[in-house]
Amino acid sequence: MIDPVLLREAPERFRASQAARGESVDLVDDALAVDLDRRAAIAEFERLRAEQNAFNKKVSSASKDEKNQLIAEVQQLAEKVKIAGQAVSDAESRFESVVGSIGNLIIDGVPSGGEDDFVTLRTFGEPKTFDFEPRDHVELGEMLGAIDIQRGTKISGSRFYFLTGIGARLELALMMLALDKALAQGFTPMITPTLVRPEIMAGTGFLGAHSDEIYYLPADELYLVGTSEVALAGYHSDEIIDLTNGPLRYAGWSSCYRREAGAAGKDNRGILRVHQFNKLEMFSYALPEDAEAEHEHLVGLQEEMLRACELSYRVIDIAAGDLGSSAARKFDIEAWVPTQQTYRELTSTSNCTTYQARRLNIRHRSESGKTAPVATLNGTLATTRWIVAILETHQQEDGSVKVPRALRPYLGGLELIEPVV
RNA sequence: GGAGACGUCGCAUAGUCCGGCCUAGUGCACCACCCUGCUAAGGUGGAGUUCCCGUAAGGGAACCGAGGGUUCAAAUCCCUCCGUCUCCGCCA
Repeated sequence: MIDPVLLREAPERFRASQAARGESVDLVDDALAVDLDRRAAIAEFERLRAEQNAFNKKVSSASKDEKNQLIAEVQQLAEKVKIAGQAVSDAESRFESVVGSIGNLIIDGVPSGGEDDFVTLRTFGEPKTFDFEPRDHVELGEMLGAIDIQRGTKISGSRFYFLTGIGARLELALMMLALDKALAQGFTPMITPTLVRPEIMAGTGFLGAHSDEIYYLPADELYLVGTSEVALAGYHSDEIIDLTNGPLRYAGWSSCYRREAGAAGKDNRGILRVHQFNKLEMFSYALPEDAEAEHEHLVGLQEEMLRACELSYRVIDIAAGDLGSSAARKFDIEAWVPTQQTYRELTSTSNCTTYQARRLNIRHRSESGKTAPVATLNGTLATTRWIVAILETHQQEDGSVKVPRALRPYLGGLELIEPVV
């Protein structure tokens, strides 16, 4: 939810933001109109209600004879109050639906446009080249006994897989490396629920345009999370938190579930795009004025992780039209995937400013003693998908894969993953 | 799965049977001031959240788990839902 007061004071900023996102600019004027309606309805209701309250005071202290007389008089007023109250809730739900559909105000500098209009901020390393024909991660995964896609689809259907043997260990090693990195930075480790209530899912902003991406269990009215961001954002919902000692930082580990509804036919091969995977996610609650610095901090930690895995990558500033409704700015880090001859997203970090917190009612107490919404930020620190880039990048001609140094301690010192057949 | 109890302004509680003196009382904690020679005790006052009007001072409305209903009037009566706890059964 955007800040309705700011909307009133500076609607042109929202028009510009909507335009950059390629979304409706007229929505801003609709929002201003429903806001006006809403406030008029509230004023009218409160005026009538105050009148009624005053009258009721008289009724309670009146004598019996007067009472009947007074009650007869006030009945009409009560009817008006009821109608006015209904008008208020109607106006409020219109307000919420219009204002709620306006995306977060983008941060200055975010490129306009859609998916292809990102700006590359920096690159690290050179795209890996080989003096032999490199194998893709599916082939390597089979040779190494690390990934079993056939049996994954046998038991669960397409986009499911087993990580087996060294593949399973590699994922755990990645998660542990990421967790240790987060721990060193003062993040609190969390293992989070993966099923959440509708209001939490809605509060994080995932039930908007992309709700068909999410698994839903109607029998229990619960949603399967696509990221532990959902649980971590909900963690402090309806709370007033203390940020005087700096941001609250959490590192959440969970399985993530995605329907990939709009991606039929895309990335069908391998484990690049799957229905279930594991992820270590960073989540920060920060003061709004600290949010941009925190965002840089998160992206910095992500870069450290990619470097630790000895991957080549680029950091991109996602264009406004490709941001989710909650994000005010988003940086993705894409690693070079040799057999695809392109960069593929391994991490994503979003600054949601106060948009998510306003929906989830997460506040802090400012110096003046007033409450105010906090800023929330999230970012990937490791996922199953990283295995794709690691296997492909560090493969050798015989199909063996060199283990990045930073991962070795988590694999009992293993330096080379060798084919099992 | 069965039975029962409960959900009140930070915490703890009163109020709910019998609707209006509840703009929700009290204790603790908190803040300011006063008193007192000392890390004690006492006194006075203040203090919640959200929203609306107003440049402001200020005024007004709503909030007793959530949402509906009855009524001139709901913390209080009725309905639905959510949550917590206890006991029993079953199963990891």
